[in-house]
Amino acid sequence: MRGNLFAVAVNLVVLTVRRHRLHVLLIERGEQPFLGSWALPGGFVLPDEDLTDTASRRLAEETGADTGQAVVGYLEQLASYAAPDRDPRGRVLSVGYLALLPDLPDPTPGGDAVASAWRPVDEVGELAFDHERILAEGVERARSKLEYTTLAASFCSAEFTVTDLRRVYEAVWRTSLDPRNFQRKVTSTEGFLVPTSTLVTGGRGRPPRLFRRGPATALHPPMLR
Amino acid sequence: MRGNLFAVAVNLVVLTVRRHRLHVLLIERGEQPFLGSWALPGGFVLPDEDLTDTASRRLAEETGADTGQAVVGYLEQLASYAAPDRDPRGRVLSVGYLALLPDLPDPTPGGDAVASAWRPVDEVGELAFDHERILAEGVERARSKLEYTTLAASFCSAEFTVTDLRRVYEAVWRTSLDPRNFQRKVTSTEGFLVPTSTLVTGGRGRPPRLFRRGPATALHPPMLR
DNA sequence: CCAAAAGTGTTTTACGTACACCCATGC
DNA sequence: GCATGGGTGTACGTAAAACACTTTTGG
Repeated sequence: MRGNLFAVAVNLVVLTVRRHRLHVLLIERGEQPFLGSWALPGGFVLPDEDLTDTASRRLAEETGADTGQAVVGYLEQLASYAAPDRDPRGRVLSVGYLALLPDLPDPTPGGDAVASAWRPVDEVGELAFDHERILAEGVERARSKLEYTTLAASFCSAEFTVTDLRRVYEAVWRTSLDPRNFQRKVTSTEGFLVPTSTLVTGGRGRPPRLFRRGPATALHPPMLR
Repeated sequence: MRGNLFAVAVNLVVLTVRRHRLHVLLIERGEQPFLGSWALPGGFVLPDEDLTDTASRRLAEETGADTGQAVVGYLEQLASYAAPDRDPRGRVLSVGYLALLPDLPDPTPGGDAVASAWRPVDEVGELAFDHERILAEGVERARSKLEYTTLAASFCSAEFTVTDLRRVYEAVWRTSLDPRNFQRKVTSTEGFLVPTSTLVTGGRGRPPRLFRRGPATALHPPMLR
């Protein structure tokens, strides 16, 4: 078998919406190379793991979230990066993964990290390796997938209001959407939202209804930014 | 550095439209494993290559096409596959690539292949490794990208008629489109098609005009199947 | 002339946009 | 009552779908 050998790692673009802004989970590296730099969480693929196994394991280690048969949350592969000089230790291929999660408590670092934190995606500075590029592609993928899938609900907890969902779109797209047209659009899309009988009291104004995710995954016609 | 080591290969889903049908380039393997089976063309990533380098090199070896600064044709990464048992020789990660080319002459096999051929995608039987899955994802990616990009033109030679372009859509989507609405749609999308002054004579009926690709890459609003 | 294929115009219908309006709660 | 946010109704414009029609060639 020809060809030289690579170490294979997975790196995660873990996104959530906190306080109406899109945030990404970053870790502070506790090892060389890039000791002390911020980076995407990730890790090497173990001998009997498939790529998705590594990604879910590392995601669970960093956040406690279990996306195995996820009721909330979402995990998908992005792309692979293998420039010859991307890691000073030698040839490392990294497979990017995109994870969408509801707003969780502050993380407790796992793996080789000394610290980890949710950071607004538009305030992320320099990252280790080629992680800025992976992050950019992850954010772009999330933005476009909101248009034609029901993935925005992956950013919400199991029950949520239409306004919660609209805030997700507004945070990810950095736009504002007409609340009235948005309401009609999402409630009239078959299988997107399943109404519950619960109303949320305690806030100002008319109490909103809680919804759960429906079975639909695609959005025809798409939501427009 | 922890983690075990992988061989890294690239496999290509090379698509073209021949005789109004979508075809894929397959090779007949001349080595173990899967000796004699049909497979996607591909090869291992060499020591100083990035993934795209390997993909373009192997594509050129199999077809003669140069997608480096492609006037015609297109090349993009699909996804990576690394199930522990996907290759009996050991751990091999394969990065799938999608290539779209205009109709070319029959290929001359390169690499480890003993034969290669264009096969209609809906007549492809069993393939080596997990290549059926890679092919399916490549075809699906091509189908959806035709909706919201101008990539259909990558299946055409440098100059082509509106009908040539419509035949591409019809072959990839296996639908029929209204020629009149299609005409208006593509000619009115800014930057999709640049008219030339040449008319194609010799056929039956009114001679069609030749067009070149314009600078547009996205299609707003999208083409609908 | 007729057939065939390219290309234009017109009508209908669906849906996005904008915005007026009503509903149900806290204070 | 009044402010606030949830939710509904309605008019308008843009564009897709369907299809009649004109244009330009070959036989």
